[in-house]
Amino acid sequence: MANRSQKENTRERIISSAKKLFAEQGYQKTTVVDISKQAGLSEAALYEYFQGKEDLLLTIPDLWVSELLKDLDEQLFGIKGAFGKLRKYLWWYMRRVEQSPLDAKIVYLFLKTNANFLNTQVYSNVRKLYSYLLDIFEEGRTSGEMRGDLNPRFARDIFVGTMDHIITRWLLKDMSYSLFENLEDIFELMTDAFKAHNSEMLNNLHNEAVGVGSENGGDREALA
Amino acid sequence: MANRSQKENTRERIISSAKKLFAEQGYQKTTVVDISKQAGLSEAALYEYFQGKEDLLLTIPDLWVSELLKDLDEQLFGIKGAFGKLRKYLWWYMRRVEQSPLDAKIVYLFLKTNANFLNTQVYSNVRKLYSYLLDIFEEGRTSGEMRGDLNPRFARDIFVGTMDHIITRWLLKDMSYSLFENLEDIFELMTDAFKAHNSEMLNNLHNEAVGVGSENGGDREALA
DNA sequence: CATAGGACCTAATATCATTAGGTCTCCCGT
DNA sequence: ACGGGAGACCTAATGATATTAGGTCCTATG
Repeated sequence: MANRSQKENTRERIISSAKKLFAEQGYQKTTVVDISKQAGLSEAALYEYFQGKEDLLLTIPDLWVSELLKDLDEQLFGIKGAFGKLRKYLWWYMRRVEQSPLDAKIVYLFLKTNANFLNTQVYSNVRKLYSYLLDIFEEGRTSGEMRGDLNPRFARDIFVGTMDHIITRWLLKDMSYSLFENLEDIFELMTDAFKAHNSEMLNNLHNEAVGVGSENGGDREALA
Repeated sequence: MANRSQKENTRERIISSAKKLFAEQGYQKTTVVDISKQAGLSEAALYEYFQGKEDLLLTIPDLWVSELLKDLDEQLFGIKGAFGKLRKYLWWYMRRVEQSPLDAKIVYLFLKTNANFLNTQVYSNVRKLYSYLLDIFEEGRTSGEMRGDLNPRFARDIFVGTMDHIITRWLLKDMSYSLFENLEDIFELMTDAFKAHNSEMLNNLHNEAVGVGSENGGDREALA
């Protein structure tokens, strides 16, 4: 009993030490000695808990992403409309990243470089995390909120790409500002592409209206 | 003379060996012995050319990105319209990536994890590469091709994010398909968000039109 | 033809990751 | 109460690999 929780405790001490050091100095520059010192034990003891440094690198994000995945269902539960869900998804994820910047840093900066990444549990969980988005876009398309010709995969690529880009920059800049700065505006801009109205609706209105919009003085031919 | 070019030659042999091995096995798993063997010399000789393994990691993408930067001006020269330039930018970049997958792999997968990345020449060149986009969006906005309220930075985030996401997936999947698959559709979808017409134009038309579009059966309230 | 410099080599050295082979403590059955 | 055994931890190898020291050899030049 006491043993069990003692052992659990040590394990967690190792994890949080490793997390801190990996995020601070990078995976390569962090030595196993560093980690064990920080956790208050010897190198050898660490090997009782983990197979090695790489195992540690893979375990940390695994825990985090599993937890995210568990939370996601609940977070989206009861939210109405595809755009509502999409917005909640983004805000939720950004907040989780802000709350666990060390985990996020490891996932975004160190994990992808690992040759085994594609075979890890983490990867498969990240895919699940993203596949929720496909459902949301599908829902939006069939409900008519989003364009009828929307391809959920392409929409997901844009959404995830933008999100990851914002997060990666934030991590590289040492988390020196809030992830939510401008998020509203970027969300609005991006989701505009998904909305049902543009050409379809314009076609339904009179075509002659095209070109008279106050902001549209430019040469449209260039688009062709 | 012969010396000079001999030396140049050796340097390039080292670079291309390192590139190949880094991309194949990853940075960590590649040893200096591997690289020098592949290049046909001893480890020690390699240190005549590079300060070490990390220097090599940073040199390789530096060369590539500098070259890209030099090329970009020329590629965009003479292209009319912001959307025209945007499209050319994307197609050009994707092709360069497809042509130099090893360089791309190193930039996208291994570079960001390096603690010094932010202080490297590569980083500053990548920024320059991306800052072209700001100009393009600015041009689009003022010319009226793009929405009047378009924030060039946000548009860039979406554009770069999407592009990088597509490339990263392609690299992780071992470049097993063409980067140009679906590129047209994704480009169309994404740039739709930037186009000048939506709300501005709809507002100019009659507001009562909203909701009667054939594809809009869904509940719009959820958007609020 | 002697020699200086450059390109390269072999053989250290230093820094880790990982493992071998203990010690110490606490708990359990007798 | 006590012997032993299991678990948690330790010190001290071992092995791999980045980096450096200190040459050798070849070539070009006076």
